[in-house]
Amino acid sequence: MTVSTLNSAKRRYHHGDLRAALLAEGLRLVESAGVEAISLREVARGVGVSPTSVYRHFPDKQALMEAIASEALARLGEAQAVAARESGQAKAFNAVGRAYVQFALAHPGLFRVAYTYPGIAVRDPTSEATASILRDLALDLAGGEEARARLIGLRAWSFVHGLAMLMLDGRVPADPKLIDAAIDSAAIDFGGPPG
Amino acid sequence: MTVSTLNSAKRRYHHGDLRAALLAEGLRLVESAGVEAISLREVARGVGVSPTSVYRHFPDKQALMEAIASEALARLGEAQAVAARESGQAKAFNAVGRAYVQFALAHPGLFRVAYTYPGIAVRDPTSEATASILRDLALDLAGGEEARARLIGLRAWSFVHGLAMLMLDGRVPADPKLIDAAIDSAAIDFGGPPG
DNA sequence: GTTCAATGTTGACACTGTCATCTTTGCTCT
DNA sequence: AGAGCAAAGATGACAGTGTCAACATTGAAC
Repeated sequence: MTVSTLNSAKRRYHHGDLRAALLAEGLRLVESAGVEAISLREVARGVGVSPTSVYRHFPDKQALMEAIASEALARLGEAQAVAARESGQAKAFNAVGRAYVQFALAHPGLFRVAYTYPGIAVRDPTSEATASILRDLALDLAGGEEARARLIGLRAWSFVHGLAMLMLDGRVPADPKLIDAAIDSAAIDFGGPPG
Repeated sequence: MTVSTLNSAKRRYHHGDLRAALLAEGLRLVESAGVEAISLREVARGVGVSPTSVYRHFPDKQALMEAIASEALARLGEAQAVAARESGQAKAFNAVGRAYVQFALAHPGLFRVAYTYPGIAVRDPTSEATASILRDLALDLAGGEEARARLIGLRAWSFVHGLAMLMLDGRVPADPKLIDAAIDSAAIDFGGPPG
């Protein structure tokens, strides 16, 4: 632990925590320039390291992207958890859905890398936040009936996911009022009929 | 119009209808190998033509992909139109939604190039088939009230689009029964309350 | 203090999208 | 029929990419 270890991370042959640095730079690039504009070499460049050094921490580019996607999903989950916490129990379902769409529009790069990057299917437990949050809330609406809760959760997730996608892809105007209108008008449906 | 023009399209310097051939090969590749595995050079290779000849018919790769996406959307629209025609008037709404998801699962490449290829936002009128079909059907359910019909259409489109995406991306099992269950249980909601 | 495995670097390869330049072709006008 | 021309295709090159094998440097364990 020399002095240089403490006051400056520059010019060391060994980076210290290159994996974390690559991930941070990757997230930064994805957020600022978008998923399609990202290259393994540019991520390395941003950290000030040779392109192939990435391979000491990720087997290939896909793995790096999956790590980025995993973090993106964690952040989305966090945003939803906050929304659920801040809203009343009764309106939590809507709030979580709204948070989902709003996150997608506020962080298109993150949302895209998490959901539409080719060949990415994250299995990280924490990444299932959306599914589990919605399912838990749905359990309330379904009166504890597991099967119905799953279906309600799926319908809600599909709905907000589709809405987010269509807006991101310019198929539907990304109007905040439209989000509210769509979600609020659908809300009455989420519970569904007692049958 | 020599003999070779009629019996064989090979070995001619001028292809005749290269644009159409490139499009066909592109669609074939997208369908068989997926969107991410496609390159301008391979499309040209498949047609037996030099890579740069593509630029005589499309300004760049993006334009070629957009043309492919446009055709993919047309086919999706056709599948939905068929579904609408074949089902009773009352069940048309569900049938169209089901056709949408089924098309996505049956032709993942086509669906993906149409909806999640980076930077593609098709403006072709015929490509709005989904939106217009759903809107027209919704007009019935909404009793002719334009604004409400738009909202119902948007909700339905978002729902099936999200469901298709989540299944394509492996977030939700691509189970046909699950599709039916989700769509059928949601159907009663599509109409919404009279208010 | 040596040894060694972990971590970074260099140089190369095949591949990509795209450009400037050149060649071939079919059509039009006389 | 022949000349001229513009459309359509080919060549060669360039920078950029992901990835590999081989090499260099380091911190830490013994």
